[in-house]
Amino acid sequence: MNIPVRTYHHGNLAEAVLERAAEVIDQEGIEALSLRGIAKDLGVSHSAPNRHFKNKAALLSALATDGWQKAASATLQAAEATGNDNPHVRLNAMGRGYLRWAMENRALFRSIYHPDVSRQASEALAEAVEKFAATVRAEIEATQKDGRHPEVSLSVLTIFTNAVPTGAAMLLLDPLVGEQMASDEEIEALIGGVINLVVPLPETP
Amino acid sequence: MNIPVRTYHHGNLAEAVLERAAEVIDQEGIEALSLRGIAKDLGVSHSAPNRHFKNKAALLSALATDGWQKAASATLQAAEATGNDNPHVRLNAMGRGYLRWAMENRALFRSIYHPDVSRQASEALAEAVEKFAATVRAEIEATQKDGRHPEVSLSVLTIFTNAVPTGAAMLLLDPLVGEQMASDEEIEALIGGVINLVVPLPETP
DNA sequence: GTATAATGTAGACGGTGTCAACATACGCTT
DNA sequence: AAGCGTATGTTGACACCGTCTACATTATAC
Repeated sequence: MNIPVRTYHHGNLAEAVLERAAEVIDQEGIEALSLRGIAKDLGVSHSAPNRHFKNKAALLSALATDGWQKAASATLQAAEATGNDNPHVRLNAMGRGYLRWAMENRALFRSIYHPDVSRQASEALAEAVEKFAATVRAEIEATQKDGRHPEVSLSVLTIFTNAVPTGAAMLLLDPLVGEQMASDEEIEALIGGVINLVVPLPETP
Repeated sequence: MNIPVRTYHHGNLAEAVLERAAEVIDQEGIEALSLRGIAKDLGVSHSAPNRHFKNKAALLSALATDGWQKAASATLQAAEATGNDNPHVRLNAMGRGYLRWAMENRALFRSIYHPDVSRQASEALAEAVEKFAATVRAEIEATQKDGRHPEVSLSVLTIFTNAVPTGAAMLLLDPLVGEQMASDEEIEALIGGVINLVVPLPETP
């Protein structure tokens, strides 16, 4: 058995830092995030994290990149899971999947929309955002071709469609603004109801 | 003439701090906000702001309270400006008004949804949020009674309706996610198009 | 006018981000 | 297998920050 209790090299510090950062954000908020604190929690010296993240903004940026990738993956997977190729059905599932993901990964959701992250805008981050956006955009276009709101421009439809899950996640995650959290079933019903208003499901005969 | 170049007492430090804080957030982001920095900018000693804001969180909270009040005012005013008492017309105007306000007051919009603000939740803040929420809620209820989406629960309709301007503001203000900013007219058209999808205007015969 | 509160100042403390200099371990070439 | 360059981690230092305490100045109430 290999028990690496203490070695000079941590072995996987970069990932450990990201993971711990997400925990801290979830539990104590993004303001409480500190490189030194993470280092202490992981039992490494105070500036060890700097070897992997040039500065704090880079850490946030990496977290956001990770978040966008996982959001894209969760969203796409939700579409595939329908086993359906009707764009309305797929986009509806994507909305639910994204919103569900946001609620289950608060720290990552927060970091992808943290105002100081966009300022940093690394190459990898921009790529992750674009990949997510392209996936959703394609499906939105397909629904419009399938008869959804043909009277508006695609950019209006895109903003509208993206705004709903994003805004709903903001509201639901904000303890001040959001309704008091109910049971999982009620939340799921709420999500379903809201998404159905943006992307109505076709009649199933 | 009264030229108060330098007096021991600033005279209106609390407001000056709030104002400068909003500027800093707009220009350098919320992470760059520092009480000492503001003090320096205003030419007072480093801990003068602490007389008016117990700590940094309290400053953020005050900023958010201010933001909610102004948002409520802008939203309500947009409804009144229609000179109409049809709830659809009023709610539609409120959505536009709120969204326009958010885009013209980025710092305040950021602060009202800053994740660490909700954590602080002062009395005044909670009251400001509730006042805003009540105003919007009343109008949403009225639209539902007027025939808007009678098939869904009020809470679903409320989340949906609030999510759109909130999410749209997030997307439009995020340089990474949002479309490239166009002319004012195009933005106004975008806003109008999006809001019309949430709160359709009644046919005007 | 004077007591008292409100407001501003000066100094100190621990915490934080970040840099530079140094230490250790890994991996590749030979 | 040896050695060396490099990735990774450590230590120390510096400036900045939030916040507390003690003190100074001004405004306000009586």
